[in-house]
Amino acid sequence: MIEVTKIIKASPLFEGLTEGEIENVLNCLGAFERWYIKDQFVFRRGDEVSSLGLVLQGGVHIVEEDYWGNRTILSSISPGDLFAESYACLHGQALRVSVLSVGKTRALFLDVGKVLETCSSSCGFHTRLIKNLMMVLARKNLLITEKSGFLSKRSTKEKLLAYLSAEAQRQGSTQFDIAFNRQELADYLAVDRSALSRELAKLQEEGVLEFRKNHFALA
Amino acid sequence: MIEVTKIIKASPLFEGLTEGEIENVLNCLGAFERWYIKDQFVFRRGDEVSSLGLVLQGGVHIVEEDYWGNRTILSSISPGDLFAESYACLHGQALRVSVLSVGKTRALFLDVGKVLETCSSSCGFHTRLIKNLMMVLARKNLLITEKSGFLSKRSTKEKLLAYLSAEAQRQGSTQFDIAFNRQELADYLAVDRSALSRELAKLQEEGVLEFRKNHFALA
DNA sequence: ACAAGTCTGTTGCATATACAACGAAATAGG
DNA sequence: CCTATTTCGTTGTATATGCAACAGACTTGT
Repeated sequence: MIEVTKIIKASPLFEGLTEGEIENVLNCLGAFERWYIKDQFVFRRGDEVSSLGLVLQGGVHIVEEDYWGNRTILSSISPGDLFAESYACLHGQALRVSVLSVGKTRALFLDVGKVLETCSSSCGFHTRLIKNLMMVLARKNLLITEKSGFLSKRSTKEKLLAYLSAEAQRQGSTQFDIAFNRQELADYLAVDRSALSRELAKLQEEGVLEFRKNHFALA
Repeated sequence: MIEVTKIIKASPLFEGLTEGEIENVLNCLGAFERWYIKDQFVFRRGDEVSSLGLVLQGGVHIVEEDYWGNRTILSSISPGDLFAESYACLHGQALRVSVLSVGKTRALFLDVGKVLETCSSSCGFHTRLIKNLMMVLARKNLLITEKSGFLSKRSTKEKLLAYLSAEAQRQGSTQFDIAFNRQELADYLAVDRSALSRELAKLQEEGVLEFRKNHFALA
């Protein structure tokens, strides 16, 4: 129980709100919890949702199913993370993905319409909640846009350099550590791990950069 | 003049608002216009912005500059489109891109902080404005996420099928038209145009799909 | 300290892809 | 109707990339 409260408090959605205010919001806006067993659908493609989800325990996968039935896991949502928030903001927009529980999962749901429209009681923390939601969407937007920029590069080399360049700029130094291991980086950039390693070796040989494990230095 | 009003009214940000309400909002929230000559910086990388932009006339390019100084045009913003809205929602987040006017350009700026915080006067259309902004962010989010899913496929063939599958699902039929011509589709999927044509021909030969110009049919 | 497991770099190879070049078909403009 | 221009498909070629397999470095657990 206590750890769940921690998770909720730590969520960017409730940043800046006291525990009491959060409880207030949850009651006032009719938030509700649900439990799911392993491999149960939380949402199905085609559903129209009005609530965003917050994973409290367990986890869910966002899965895509194409015309021929091939399933792909788009992302993995852990406790504290939100899901379906974009769809919840778009009234009447049918889900183009499904949400599937990974193990035994507990999730909290919050009606976005109520978040936006209950302005009459307009408590300060309600405004804060709206701002937080907006920031969550904006942040996610920047992250995906950035990634999309990397993926749009034609070659592994270019993808890699774009990523490293952005990381250097983000960390404000030509020397920096990255959060990914090789396989994760390869997955993130949608390339083969060995091809990635090969490019790294080449770039080092060319003197464009130096690296040792997760530490990089751009020349 | 009149056409500018049209553009503002047609913007998703002001959807559902009457012309009078829009004028009200613009005054109340201290919106302001700016003119730019060709190739002038509207925003520079590193800037911290609090206003989103709406192009009224002309156009701007969102450009990225990497560590080595290579410039890439990330997107082209036409009259009626918003720019910098994600950054404006994230207080204190420095721009990682620059915004450059293409020709003589007129833009409208709206302080997002004021949009979110001026809840005291809480007019109905103010709530509507917030909801619209949220929907703009959410919609953009879904679009980029979808594109990112296509780009993450390893081969041209997979990218193409993922795109076509999504298009079929969106249009609710195995037969559909697409909005891109070949070069545009190739750019969107970040592949070579001729390689794209080659894959299309192969897929047609394999009987997976049929196409004629922009009309496609999945088998 | 040892063993088991994981992560990383390397290499060979078959294949996919970018690139360039060209002609046919479609489209636009006069 | 003719011409100029754009769009599209096709092909040859050099190169990049995915894939598989392996060895050494590093980590983890006991």
